This record gives sequence, C-alpha cells and structure tokens, in this order.
Amino acid sequence: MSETKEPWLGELLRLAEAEDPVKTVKQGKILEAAIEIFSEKGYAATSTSEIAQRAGVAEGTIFRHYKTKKDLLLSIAGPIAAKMVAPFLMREFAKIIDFPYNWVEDFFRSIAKDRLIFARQNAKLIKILLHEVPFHPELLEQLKGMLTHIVFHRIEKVVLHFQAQGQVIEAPPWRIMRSAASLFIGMIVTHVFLVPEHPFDEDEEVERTLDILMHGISPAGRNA
Amino acid sequence: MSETKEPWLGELLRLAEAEDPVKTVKQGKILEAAIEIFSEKGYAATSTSEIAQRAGVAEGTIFRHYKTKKDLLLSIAGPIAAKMVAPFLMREFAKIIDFPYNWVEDFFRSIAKDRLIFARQNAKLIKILLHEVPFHPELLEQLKGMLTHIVFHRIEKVVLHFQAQGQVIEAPPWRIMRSAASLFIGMIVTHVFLVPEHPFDEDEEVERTLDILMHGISPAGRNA
Amino acid sequence: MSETKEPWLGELLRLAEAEDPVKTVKQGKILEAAIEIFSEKGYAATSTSEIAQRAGVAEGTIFRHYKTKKDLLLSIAGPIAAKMVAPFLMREFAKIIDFPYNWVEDFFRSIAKDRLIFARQNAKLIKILLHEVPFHPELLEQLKGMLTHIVFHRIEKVVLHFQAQGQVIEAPPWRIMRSAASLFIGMIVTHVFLVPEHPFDEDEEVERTLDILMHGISPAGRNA
Amino acid sequence: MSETKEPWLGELLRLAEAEDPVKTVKQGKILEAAIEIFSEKGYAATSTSEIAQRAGVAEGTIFRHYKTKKDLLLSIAGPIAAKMVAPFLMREFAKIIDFPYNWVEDFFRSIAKDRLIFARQNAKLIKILLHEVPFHPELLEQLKGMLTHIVFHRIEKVVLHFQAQGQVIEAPPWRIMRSAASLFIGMIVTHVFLVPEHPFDEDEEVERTLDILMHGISPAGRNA
DNA sequence: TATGAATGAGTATTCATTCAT
DNA sequence: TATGAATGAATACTCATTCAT
Repeated sequence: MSETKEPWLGELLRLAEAEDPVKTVKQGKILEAAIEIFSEKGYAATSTSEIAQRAGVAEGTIFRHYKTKKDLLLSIAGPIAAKMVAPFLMREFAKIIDFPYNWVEDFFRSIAKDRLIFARQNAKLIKILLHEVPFHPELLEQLKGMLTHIVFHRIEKVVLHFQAQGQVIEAPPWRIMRSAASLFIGMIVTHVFLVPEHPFDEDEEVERTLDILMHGISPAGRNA
Repeated sequence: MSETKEPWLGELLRLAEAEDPVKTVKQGKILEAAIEIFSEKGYAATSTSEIAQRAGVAEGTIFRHYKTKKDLLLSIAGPIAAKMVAPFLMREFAKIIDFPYNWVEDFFRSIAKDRLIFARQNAKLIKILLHEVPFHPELLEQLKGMLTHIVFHRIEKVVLHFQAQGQVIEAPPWRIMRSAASLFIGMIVTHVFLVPEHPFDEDEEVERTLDILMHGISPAGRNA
Repeated sequence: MSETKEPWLGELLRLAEAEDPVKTVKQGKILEAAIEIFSEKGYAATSTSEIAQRAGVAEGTIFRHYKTKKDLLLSIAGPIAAKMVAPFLMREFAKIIDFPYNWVEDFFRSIAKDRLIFARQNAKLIKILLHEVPFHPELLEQLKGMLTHIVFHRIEKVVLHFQAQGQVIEAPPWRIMRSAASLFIGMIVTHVFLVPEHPFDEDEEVERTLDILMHGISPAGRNA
Repeated sequence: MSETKEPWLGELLRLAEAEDPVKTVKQGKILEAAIEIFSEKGYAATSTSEIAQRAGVAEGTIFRHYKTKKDLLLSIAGPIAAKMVAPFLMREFAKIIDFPYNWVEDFFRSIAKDRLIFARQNAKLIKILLHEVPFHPELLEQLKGMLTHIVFHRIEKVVLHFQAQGQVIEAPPWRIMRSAASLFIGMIVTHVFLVPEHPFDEDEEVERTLDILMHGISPAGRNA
C-alpha cells in the first residue's frame, strides 16, 4: 500500500507524533488554561481575558503566541483530532492483515482498549474537539478527511480480509464498521463522559461489548 | 404501574404534548429564527441582534417574550428534551409487556423507526439540545432525570420481561439497553446528521441494524 | 399690597389649593406609585415600567394620563413646590403685621410649627422636589421665583416691621431670614429626614430652637 | 483621648490624605469628566458614553479603570466624604480643648472659615456626594459613621468644655452643635450653591453669622 | 518575550414611548 | 379608558485585538 498519493499523511503524522515545538512556560500555561475553560464552557463562551487570568499571564501574551483566539482553538483541536486517528496511521497497521491478529475479536479488542484508554487520558480535548467540529469548517474538513481517507479505507481492508476468511458476515463493510464503532463509542461515552466517577472493570467491559458485537443479544445459536 | 409517585409525569406530559401556549406571530418568527441560528452556530456564538434581524422584528421584541437569551434557549431545548422521551411516557407503554409485542425485535424495531422519524423531523432542535446540554446544568439535570427515571426504568422492565422469556441473553439490562441505544443512535446520527443528503432505505436500514443487534457480526450459529 | 402685578399668584394659588382635577382610580394609583419610587431611587433611576407594575396598571396607561415621564414628575413636584410656600400666599398673611402676632417669637413659632407638620406629612414629596430641582430648569425657575417674589418679599416686610418695633436687631432682613430659615430647616431635616424614627417633643423642640434664634448660645445678658 | 479603639481612623486618614494612587493620564481625564457631568445632571442621568466622550477616551477605557459605573461614583464620592470631615480627624484637634482656642467664637470661626473655603473649592464634589448619598446605602453608612463617630463625638467634647467654662448655655450639646451647623451650612449653601456669582466679604459673613449664633437676633441684653 | 493600557465594535438588556385593539 | 405588543435608540459593560513600553 503506497502512501505517496495521500498528501494527508505527512502532515498528519507530524501532528500526531509532535510532542511540541519549543514552548515557553507561559505558552504551556495558556494552553492548559484554554483547554480547561474551553471544555468547561465551550469555545464561544470563553473569553481570552479569562484564559489569561487562569493562566496567570497578561492578556497580550496570549496574542504573542496565537494570532487569534481561533488560532488557539485550532492549536488545541487540530492535534487531538490527529491523535484520535493516530493508531490507524501507524505503518504497522498496514500489516495487520497478515499479523498480528488472527481473529476479528483480537483486532477489535485491541482498538477498543487502546481508544478507551486514550479517551480517558484526553477527555477534555476530545470534548472540545467534538463540540467545536460542527461550527468550524476547517476542523470539520480535517476530521472528515482523516476519517474517510485514513481510518475508513484502512479498516475497510481489514474487514474485507476477515470477511474473506468467513469470520464476519457478508454485509457492506461500512455497516460492520459502524456497528463496531457505535458499540465502542457507546461504551467509551458512558464511562468517560456520562458516569466517569463510576468505577468499572475495563477488560470485562470491553469483553462483554465485544461479545455483543460478535453475537448480538439473542441467545439463539450461541453454543452452536 | 401506578405513576402517582412520579412528580415528573404531570410536568413532562404537559411539555411533551403542548403545541404552544398562545403565541404572537412575531414570537413564532423569533422562535423559528432562533432555532435556525442556534443550530447553525451554537447558542453562545449567536447574537440576539442576529436573531431579531432574521426574524424580522426589533431586538426589543425578543425580550418582551423571553426575559433573557437563555430563556429563549430553554424554551426551545426544554420541550424538545421532553418530546425526545415522550414515547416512553405513554400510558400504553406500560402495557407493552403484555401487548402488542411478542418479540424483542418487534419492540426495538418499533422504537427505532419512531425515533428515527422523530430525529429527522427535529434534527435542528436535537442538535441544539445535545450541543447545549453539557453547558447548562438545568438542562443537564432535566435530561438526566428524564432518561434515568422515565426511560431507563421503563425499558428495564421490558428487557427483564424478554429475558425471562428467553429471547434475550442473560446480562445486566443496562448493557442490553446500551447496546441497542448505541446501534440505533449510530444509525440515526449517520443518516440525520453526518450524511443527511445520502438517501437510504429506511426499513432496510432498521432491519439490518436490528439483525446485528440480535445476532452480531459473526456468522457462527446464524442458521442454527 | 396690590397683587395685580404678580402673574405668579393666580397660577400658584390654584396649584396650592387644588385638591385634584378629576382623577381616575388608576391615575391615583400611578401617582402614588410614582411618588413612592421616585422618593426611593430618584427620578432618573426609576423606570416607567416599574411604576406601572407597582401601580398595577399597564405600561401604556401611564402615558394616557401623562404625556411623558417628565410630565409625571412635574405633576408631582409642581404642586408640592406650591404647597411649600402656600402659607405665605394666604391673603391673611398680609395682615400679619397688624394681627395676630405682637411678638416676633409668635410669628416664627407659628411658621416653624406649621412647616414642621407639613414636612412630616409630605416628606416623600419634599424629598423628590429637593432632589430634582437642581436638574430641571423649569422646576428651578418656578421654585426660585416663588421663593424670591412671594416668600422673600413678604417676610422681609414682616422683619422690617419687627425691626422698627425694636424686637429684632438692625441687620439686613435677609440675614435675619436666613438665620431663622437655617435653624428651622436644620430642625426639620433632623426630625423628618435624618432620624424620623426618633420621637421628640415637638413644642419643646420648636421652643428651644426659637430660643437660640432669639438669644444665641451665649449665656451673656440672658437674664438682663 | 486614645484613638486606638476606632478602626475608622486608619482607613479614613488614608482616604482623606491620599492624593492619588498612580493614575494614568486617561484615568485622570475620566475622573474629571465624570465629576463634571455627575454634578451637572446627576449620577443616574449620566451615561458612560457621555463621560467617555467628554474625557476624550474610548468607552471601554472607563471600564478598564473602574469595574462599574458605580465604582466610578464611589471613587469620587468616597474620598470627598472623607475630606469633608478631615479637619475633625486631625490629631491636633484633640488638643483644641487646651489650645489654641480660648473662646467658643474662635473655635467656631476657625471651623466655619475652613469649611467655607473647602466647600468653595470642592463645590462639585460636594454636590455629587450630597445628591447620591440617600440612594447608595454604602455611601450613607460611610457618611453616617464618620459624622457620628468622628465629628459628633469630638465636637461634643469641645462643647462640654466650653459649657463648663460658662461660655455656652446649658443645653444638650447636640442642640448647640445642630444650631451652629445649621447656621454655617445655611451660609455656605447660600454662597457656594445658591448665589455663587454674588460676591461677598467672607470675613464679614462669618463674623455676622457667628454673632447671631452667639447672641441671636434679639437686641435684648446685647450690651449687657 | 511579556506587559497591560487602550480601543471601538459588539453584547444582552432596558427604556420611554406609540398604537392597534 | 385601558391594554400590552412592538419598537429602536440607548444603556452599561465585554470582547478580541493592537501597540508602545
């Protein structure tokens, strides 16, 4: 699978992997403060002066690092969008077809666990991203592009592979993917956003969700 | 199932059924305009002057009918929240256990179709509601309350009923419910919000989603 | 003393004596409410809608009776200004010189008592008048005109009369008048506005104030 | 007379003596403009935009220096209230009893002259203060507190001292004080506020007012 | 790099007043 | 006479952004 036709990749990989490009102490505080407040009240309802205050810097300092308020938002939302799809970008992901997953369950389990952990570690950033995406065309395009061109296409191949092996029913790959995504997102949203205070057995949760993804809620033919 | 202990019901039924309490022509236009713009740019990013302009009224007129901008939001978001859960409120819903659904599929199919249609007819309102809920504690409480006390409790009974009949695997009812909800919401979000322009066969979609809910994506034991 | 040269008088006497020119029940309530609120928060800080609310009438009703908000103020402040100087207008006042006061003390005592009672009965109205007078040229002119042309001139004659009799020291009459006015106003302000809740013996108060007006605070020559 | 029990003093002395705590040029212009307009039309009838215009600054600039319009008022009215009673705060005032005044007249003359000059130099500020005091409880409390705890108590001692010496008639000290205050305020109001354009011999005015305060308007016993 | 005073366009809301009912 | 919906100008205050220091 040659990546050379996808101009996305260079940019994306950089974004996804970038730790950060030389950041002042103050700049770091500004980012922290912005993430906190954006996720609490939403981008539009947050004032730069409030950010400055919580970050402990002067109002003007924000604009020395970020040309506009929107710039600040994009510098937060862009990278997190990239990181959300990062695992699907990995060079090794291409090789998934041969290795290391022999079973669909293993494949989905791996993704589910990984993204659950990721979501828990980046809850605020994800909240910001999801919230602002519909209102900022650039963000929307970026995310849509990444999801369709990178994630969708790649996973589609995996699904087709497992369908060819007879491990997955014959159905349009997008339906399989949407089902898996829905169930996992449902699980993640529940534990990370709806009832984050409620403890739970992570492995068990993933396993049970996986079971329903594979066999549904009907007992019929389970033991067959 | 006596409802007398739930103070929610009176209020909710009123909200859910209320067409509207005597509304000036201008008031109607204000509401329309507000819904349009709130759903386009979000509540916080919408100015009252823009609403007035699009509604073709003076800015002051808005405040004659709604004490504050937030009041206007709540008068939009409150009722739609009520209508979202309305079907689960119906008195007849309680009798679902005996009649008219003999099969889980029938029960879930009925809900899925109904809510899909509802979502399509109220896409903008739902978008507003979901978007603002995390930022307005009153809304959050209202919705949480409705979902847990009304929807959850009622569906739980139905699930237990079908589990007793052996139509549903033994698992905590909330897991069954979450799975169904996730899959249906995934379907609705896709068709109503992500690719609304893409036509689709509604019955087929519901049927296929239902199939996965019941039997999963594994071919194993399907014909058993 | 021919009054024909003073165009003030006709108008003033009418104002001072007028009970009220046919007043609707609602109009009465509006006036009451306006007086109450004007005296509480000042004219400029009072909104017509608040007046309407406290009066229990519709907003529009106020403007049916008073063309503007200022009109309402003037209909309150004008009459009270007239009533403040009313006693000095009385036809009989002219005859004071002959009768019924043989002693300055009697003259001042009579005025002091009368105006003290008046102030207590009209505290709110007086507060409004004094407060708004500097900001409304019409009011200022009206009051100034009344004070100089009516009150000042008349009392001046009385003072001159008592000076001729040797009951009052030789000094410009205005100084005598200002001294008396200052002392009595100090007394009235104290009891009506500063410490209205503090009870006091009215006669005693007037008598003591009068004593100081006549003989000062020095004991020298008192018994002479 | 130990002041240590009066927590007022520290605060008050600071207020009364403070020239100003580092003030931008623009801030100064804002203050000037506000004083001018507040005294012309009253606080409530003055708009911040008008102040900004007259001060030659942007409207936003006002709010950088004063959080609210009321804040601006208080920053004007607070200090002037303190300065009004400042002379009575002076440490030397306590020693008045021994020195330098041997005669009541000297004591009152000194205060009268000083406050007359002060009033003339601060006419606008005093007008603002007196006008707004009844409508702003904080101001009212501040002024009341200062007048009763500082001014009243201190002058009372002086009066008692002169009564003991036989220079002042036996009467409740507050009556003596009120009489003096009334006469002096009458004089000040006349010359500073009512007819400021009318020139007058300051010393003569004070002397004549003092004479009436001491001996009243009756000629009886004057030469005794 | 960092500050914070300054800006002026923009904000939600209130106002006195009008007018059709 | 009385109402209250409608107005649009005005209000106090906030905003993102600039710039001299």
